[in-house]
Amino acid sequence: MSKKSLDHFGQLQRAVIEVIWELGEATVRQVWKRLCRKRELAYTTVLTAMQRLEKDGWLKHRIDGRKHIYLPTKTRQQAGAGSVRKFVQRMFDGNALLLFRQLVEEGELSDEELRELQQMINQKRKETGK
Amino acid sequence: MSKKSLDHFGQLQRAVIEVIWELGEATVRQVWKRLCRKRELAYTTVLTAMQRLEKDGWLKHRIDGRKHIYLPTKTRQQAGAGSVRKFVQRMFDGNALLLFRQLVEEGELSDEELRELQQMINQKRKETGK
DNA sequence: TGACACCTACGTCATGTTGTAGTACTACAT
DNA sequence: ATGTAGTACTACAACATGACGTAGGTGTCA
Repeated sequence: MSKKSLDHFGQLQRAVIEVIWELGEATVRQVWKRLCRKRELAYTTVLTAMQRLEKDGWLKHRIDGRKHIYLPTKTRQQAGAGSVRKFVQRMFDGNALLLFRQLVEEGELSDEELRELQQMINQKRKETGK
Repeated sequence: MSKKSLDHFGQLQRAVIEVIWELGEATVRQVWKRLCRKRELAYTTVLTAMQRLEKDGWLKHRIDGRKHIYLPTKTRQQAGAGSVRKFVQRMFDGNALLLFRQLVEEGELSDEELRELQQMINQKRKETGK
């Protein structure tokens, strides 16, 4: 199915799917109007983007009267998770720990964040540990 | 500067830079021979790939006689770090903590790994904390 | 009944990236 | 002088993406 992960999309397609996640479901016109707030854009441009997203398995649509109503096939969570997984695969050979090491050691995190992270882990270990 | 991050390269270019990291520095022929172990490939194909990598700022070369000896401009570490940073930017709006949450919560890590991670963090906090 | 608005389908064009490689030219060693 | 090794330049196909135009269908309202 979808080979590409989220972070490989172009600007437009990315923007489109973000809008759809935001709205839950949407017609082309809705998405188009939303995107037009930022910049002018032909209706058909958005249509094309959405049709391509559908072809790639990111959207599906149901028909309601004349309207095509598009829905995401994955939640943002799922898409995010998938992207992370693929990223870890590509960059760290699937070993997530290496990614953590990168982040922790490369000083990307403040002390505050480290503390939060630790809490997060404790939480998780408590959940799964028993 | 290099806009693209490591995980956006195609197979060939990726393979090329991996070889160069492995060898430290290399001529086109060296890389070519290395890659030919896996599959047949024209010399010029590899040459082109390397020239493009240079154009994009990933490699530079010095000249030794007739030979062009290519070196990476970044260590693998640096490139990795850059990619992670860009990934976090694109996917989590720059907030690395969200990426952690994704990984921790999405159950990508075993108990064992969680423990290791915790140790890693403690280490880091000790270092920077005082 | 028209004009109009709205809807999708299809085709097109330009641009950029990647993989792939041929051809041409240069230089060295035997 | 011939083969080997080198690079430079060019080309091309495939694909992704952004961006639209046009065509054709349908429903609404004056």
